[in-house]
Amino acid sequence: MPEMPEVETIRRTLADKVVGNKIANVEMLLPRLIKWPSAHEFQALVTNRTIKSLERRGKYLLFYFDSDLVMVVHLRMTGRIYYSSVVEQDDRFIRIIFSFDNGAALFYADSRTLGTLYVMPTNELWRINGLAKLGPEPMSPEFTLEYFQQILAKRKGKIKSLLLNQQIIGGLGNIYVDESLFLAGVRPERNAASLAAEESNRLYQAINKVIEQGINYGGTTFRDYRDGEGKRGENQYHLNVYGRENQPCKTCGTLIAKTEVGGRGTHYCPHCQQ
DNA sequence: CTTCACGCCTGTCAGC
DNA sequence: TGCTGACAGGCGTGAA
Repeated sequence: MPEMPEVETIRRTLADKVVGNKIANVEMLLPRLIKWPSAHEFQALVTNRTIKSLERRGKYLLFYFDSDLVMVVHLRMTGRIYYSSVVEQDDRFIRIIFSFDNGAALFYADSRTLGTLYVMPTNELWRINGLAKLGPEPMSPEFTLEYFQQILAKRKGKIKSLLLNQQIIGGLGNIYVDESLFLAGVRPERNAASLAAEESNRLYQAINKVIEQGINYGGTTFRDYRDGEGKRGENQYHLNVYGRENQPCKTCGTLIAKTEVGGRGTHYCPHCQQ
């Protein structure tokens, strides 16, 4: 579900609400979402912890607690996490409830139940493979044009699949990849190494641009995504190709096409993208 | 090491 | 109205 702009929006809207709060009780309605340690140990470790800060890496949310503990949450496809001062929620997908000692609560909800949660000492984050091997994020100092072009030159696979690889770039997902390729004028099924320098340069700029725009609009809400206060994003009103199958391209009027690339639904303009 | 197909889960929606 | 199949913001695994 959420990509980097959505997770960053959740972080920003949630941080002020939860930092400083103490978790008095954890209600585990679906214990199998806990991937480390056991659900029982998770509950014991999290109970009575105070949230010191809320950080993000790629699509991971990191709740730093006292006692040098950190809780990591990955929302996968349909996970949501939100704060409310109202304990009773009209939400049949709530799976875990973190109740604070001030009467408010943090709700983890997830219809497809693919999300994952962990808690561990801060020096054991290496246990989460996907987090430990995460590549540089868009808009970060580590994500340079030189890095991007060197990676592309070495790769045989399709450019879309490369962009979705979190070990290469941390944070892109299906929506923002399709949007980036549109802005760059590059077909998703092109081989990464086939991109000319001008094309990879445009793609690099496009990635940073779509991610920044996604954050500025508070994320993209197609179905499940909500921010840390349960509100929808606005970026769905500003997309060029994703979800616009058979609608005219905003640049040239050609109908947007939908195909499958690397097992993912893929949207592009047959005229603007070559 | 890279690349790719598939499984994980469940809800929703289009088509019959 | 009711059923069936396709599809969905992601990623880990195992095979080639």
